[in-house]
Parts: sequence; C-alpha cells; structure tokens
Amino acid sequence: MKIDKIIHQATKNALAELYDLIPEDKQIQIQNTRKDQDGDITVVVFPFLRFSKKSPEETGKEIGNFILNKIEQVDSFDVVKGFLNLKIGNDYWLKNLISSYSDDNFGFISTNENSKTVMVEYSSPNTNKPLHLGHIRNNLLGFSISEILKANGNKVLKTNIVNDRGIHICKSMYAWQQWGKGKTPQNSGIKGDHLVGECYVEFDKKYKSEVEELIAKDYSKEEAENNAPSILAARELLRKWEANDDETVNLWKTMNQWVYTGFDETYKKLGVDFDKIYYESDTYLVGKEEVLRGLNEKIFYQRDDNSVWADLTNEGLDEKLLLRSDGTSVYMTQDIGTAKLRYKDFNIDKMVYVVGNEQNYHFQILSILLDKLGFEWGKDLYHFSYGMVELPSGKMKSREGKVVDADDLVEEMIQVARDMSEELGKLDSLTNDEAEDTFRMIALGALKYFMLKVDPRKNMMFNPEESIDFNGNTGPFIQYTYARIKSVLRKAGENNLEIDVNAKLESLSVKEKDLLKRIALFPGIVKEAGENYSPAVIANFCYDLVKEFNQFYHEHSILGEQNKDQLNFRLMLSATVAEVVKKGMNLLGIEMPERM
RNA sequence: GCCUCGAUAGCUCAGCUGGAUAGAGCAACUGCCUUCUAAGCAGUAGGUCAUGGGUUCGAAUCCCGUUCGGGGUACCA
Repeated sequence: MKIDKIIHQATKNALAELYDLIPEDKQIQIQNTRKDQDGDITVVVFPFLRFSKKSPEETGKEIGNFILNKIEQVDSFDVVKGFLNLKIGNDYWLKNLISSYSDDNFGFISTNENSKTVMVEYSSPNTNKPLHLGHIRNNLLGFSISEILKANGNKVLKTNIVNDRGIHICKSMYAWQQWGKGKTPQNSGIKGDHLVGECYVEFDKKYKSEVEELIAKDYSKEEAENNAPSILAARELLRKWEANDDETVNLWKTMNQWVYTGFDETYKKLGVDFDKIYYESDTYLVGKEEVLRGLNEKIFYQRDDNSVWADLTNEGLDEKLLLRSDGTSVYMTQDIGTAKLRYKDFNIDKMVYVVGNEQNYHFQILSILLDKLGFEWGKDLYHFSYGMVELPSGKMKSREGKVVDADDLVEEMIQVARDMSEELGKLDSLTNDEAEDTFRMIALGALKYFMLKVDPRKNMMFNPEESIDFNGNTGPFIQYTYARIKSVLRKAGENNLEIDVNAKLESLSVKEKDLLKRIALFPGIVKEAGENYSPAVIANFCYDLVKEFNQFYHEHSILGEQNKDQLNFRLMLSATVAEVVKKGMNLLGIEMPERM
C-alpha cells in the first residue's frame, strides 16, 4: 500500500481512539512535506482542533505518537505549528524504488476486458490550406491525450474528420482555374497542401480588390461582398459540386489529393496518426437525413424560406440553423452525421472532441441536438476545448498568409538543433543518419514540449524569435538528462556492473530521497493527467524530475562511488529516473535520444 | 447587450479540489568543466498573485462586485 494511504488510515484510527471522532475522508489532509521542513509526509492538524480541544502542537503530538507506535514505516515525527511532519524509514523508500524499477508497466494501467473504448477526434483540417501552428497544438494535444488515456487503461481510437467540401475548397479551386497556370505539385515542386494554400491566398487577394472596386462604384459593403465575381464563381463551383458535375468533382478530387499527400507528410513528421479517417463529403448527407428525420418527428421546425432550425430557447440558448434555405447543410449538420456513423462503426463508450475553445457553443449545441435526436450517448460527448495560439502580432490569419506554417517551423527547428549540436561539438561520434535523426528528435522535442507544457485550456503565446529555446524548461533539457543517464548506464555496463534488486542500502542523502519521492508520484500524475485531460501535468512532472536528477548528478558520483551497495542503489535510481522520464515524455509524443 | 473564459516577476508559464516563507525558465549579473555529457549546477536581483469586499483558524486558490482582455452569440467553419 502507498504510504499516504497508510498514514491516512492511521490518522483516522488515531482520531477515533483519541477524540472519538469519525471524520469524513476529506477532513484528513495528507500531503508531501515541504522541501524546507524535516519529514516526508505531513498531516494537517488544524481541522481536528475543535475536537481535540487542545493546541495544534499538543494535538499534533498526540496523533504523531499514536501513528509512530502503530505504523512501522514511520521513524519519527515533528510538529511545526499545525503541521505534523512524519519521517518515513529508508526501507520503505528502497522497497518502493525496487518495485518501480522492476515493473515495466510502472505508472500505467493495462487494458483489460473492462476497459472503456474512447474515441478521440483531433486534427480535423480544412483542405484548402496547409497546417499551421494552431493545428500543431491541436494535433499534439490530440495525440498526447490519446496516449494518456491509454496509459490510464482505456482502449483508444484516434480519428480525424477531414473537412473536404464546402465553399473554402471551392475558393482554392476557382483560384487554381483562373490563375493556377496548370501548376501541379509535380511540375512546380511545391508541396500539395501549400500549392492549394497559395490558391486560397490568391483568391482572397482578388476577392478583396473586387470588393473594393464595387464599393468604389457605390455598392454597399454587403452588396459588394456578395456580388464580387470571384465569390459568385466559387459559389457556382459549390453548386456544381453538389450537383455532381464531372469536371468540378474531378478538380475537387485532384486538389484534395494534393492536400492529403501534403498532410500525410506533415502528420508523419509530427509523429501523429489515426486509426480511422472520416471525410465530410461522406458524412454530411447522413447528417442531412438525420436533420430531416428530426423535422419529420417535429424535433426541429421549418421556416417559410424552407430553412430548418432547432429551437433551443427552452435550454436557455438560441435558435440554431441546421439546413440552409437552399437545402445545403452547415457545419452542425455534418457533425451530426459523423457522430452517427462513428457510433455505428465502433462500440464507443466515450467520445472526445479535441477542438478549439472558439467552438464551445457549437459542441454544447451538438450534444443537445444528438440527445434530442434520440442518441443516448449525445449528452456524454466531451469537448476537449483548448486555447488559441497567439503570435506577438496577434491572431493568425490563413487568408492573409499571416501564419506560422507547420512544415516551415519544423524545418527551422531542425536547423537550429543542427547548428547548436555542431556548435557544442556533440554527436561527432555518430554517423550522419544517426545525427540527423537526433536533430529531428531534439527539434520536435523542443516544439512538442513547448506546446504541451502549458495548460491546454489557456491561450498561449508563441514568439518565433524567442520561443525556440533548447535550454532551461524545455524538451531538449529533459532529453539531455535522459541521454546523460544512458551514458552512465552504458559505462556501467562496460564495467560489468549489473543492477542487483536485492541489494541493501547504507544511507540516503537528501537528494537521493527527493528523487525517490518524486518517482513515487508518477502513477498519481498519470492518473491526474487522464482525469484532467492535461498533458501539461505530465510535462511539468518530467521537468521537475530531471531538474532534481541533475542536482543529484552534480552532487554525487555514481560510478565513482566506493560502497558497492550505494553504487548499485544509485544505478538503480538513475535507471528508474530514465525509464520514468521516457515513459512520461512518450505520453507527450516525444522521443528520447540515447546520446545528444 | 447577453453568454463564456482569463488576469501570478520585465517576458513565457507553474501553483488553483483552501494550508507553512507564491515557484520555474528566459532576459540581466556572479561563480563552477584535469572529475560519470556545462543543452548542466550553484548564487544575486526581480511580486500589493488586476482591483474592492466577503467566507475561514488560514485565501493566489472559494463567493460577490468592479476594471481590463480573449472567445462566442452568422443561411462561416
């Protein structure tokens, strides 16, 4: 049993015996003792004073003596103000380390027949432009949260809904027809998604200038925006697409394919993947059927102009459009169809949507609509709502090309890693391929850690000039510590030093014990990350752990230690730190280099 | 207007299910490589936790008000 559980129970017993108090579990507060105090586990005694009718010091001493007598792991105690600080014996900590070291699955829960199946939707790009920094946050969060849910004993299905149809794609299509000059990824050497993205930007430029011209001709802003030739042409393409016009559908297929090939490359580079990909062009009609069924069953209503609406005023919300007056579907329609298909295709216990917080309202409504349509899982949807990535210049705008491009950013970071490694004279012993692979790991480690260490719910700032950093609280710092440990372990192996799990322990220094205590927190951290959907919890834990290891590493010699038991202990301690850090970082999708 | 989220060091962020003297990193300054990898370690400096009340033995953390900011409230996605 974990020591905090043991102390919790012992405190409960003490209260019953000493003060006839049967407390609620919440009243007993067990926490790790502060660094600056002597002790390991602390019981807060303030809440018990009105029952003991004694001073905090006296109450603490009484409870402390009781626990000291009953619990063998407790060596001594100390009462400071209202805090009862208990000192746990070295034997406990050593045993704890041995079991962590020996358990390959330490900190994780294996899946079994009772495991829930969780489907996680993430990425969900539009196919009219390449991925940018905002998508990177989404992809990294989606991948990481999937890994974290797996580590918590869930079966996880990663899914992606590709928004492959709609007016935005038609804009790129029209621009390509007009100004594309027959360019293809093959004949231009431009990555497919970027080529299509260029068309989109081109469209917006033309469109804006047309609107200005019309306004100069005394059109109102709204009239101008609705009558610019390019937007009319894009709408015509959308109409033709919905009417299954051959030429239009073929162009759509071709350009989407360019984009998919480009996305695949970016996904691969980011190290994210999917178990099942849905396409909006396949799901929107299913959604439309559901909406019409809802209309039939009087769940929704139709207005005079034929548009279909859901009245959510009873829920304290507005009325929501589900089908336009021309019968075409909107975003919500599509999401209803996709949800239905997913539950038909898989036996899903829980659905998680990794989508930005700008869509909070959308998912609140989606949940209600699915529920109204009779899908019992509707109200259980979980919208994992994350904050935006902001640039020093403000919000990113794809249309204006004002974005940090995902591919460019990754390449740039790899170059920084390369330069830095050369400057530091690292990796000279590696082959070219090995070195390149390491640069890639470091660059992605930096990027991923940077994006994942902050609370997902909050907006975050990315400054291209300053955010690319490999020192301090960064991924590379954690990778570096790991590589350092690996280096020591390699040298131990060369000297035929095997780790013996039966070894004894002479003494425990402050730093050694700090590390042991930190390691022991890992299972709870994994659980917390899962419950709160927060990769940041894992990231911060990894940082704290390696920070502590580096202090230990600086103060103690591992291989130079003369005492055999102590040397063995330090090797085991280091190996465990390496394994725990690797597991933690893997939950973030970050690879760990053996050397750097 | 209404709904919703946020405000912690110069900057980027932890800490928030109430506990002891609010922590990191970056930037600035100072030490430490003949010793297991200096992408490291140690130190100096930097705070009215936006603001005013309230609850409590105890509030950055919970409640209410105010200010400022983000997002939503589209026949966009």
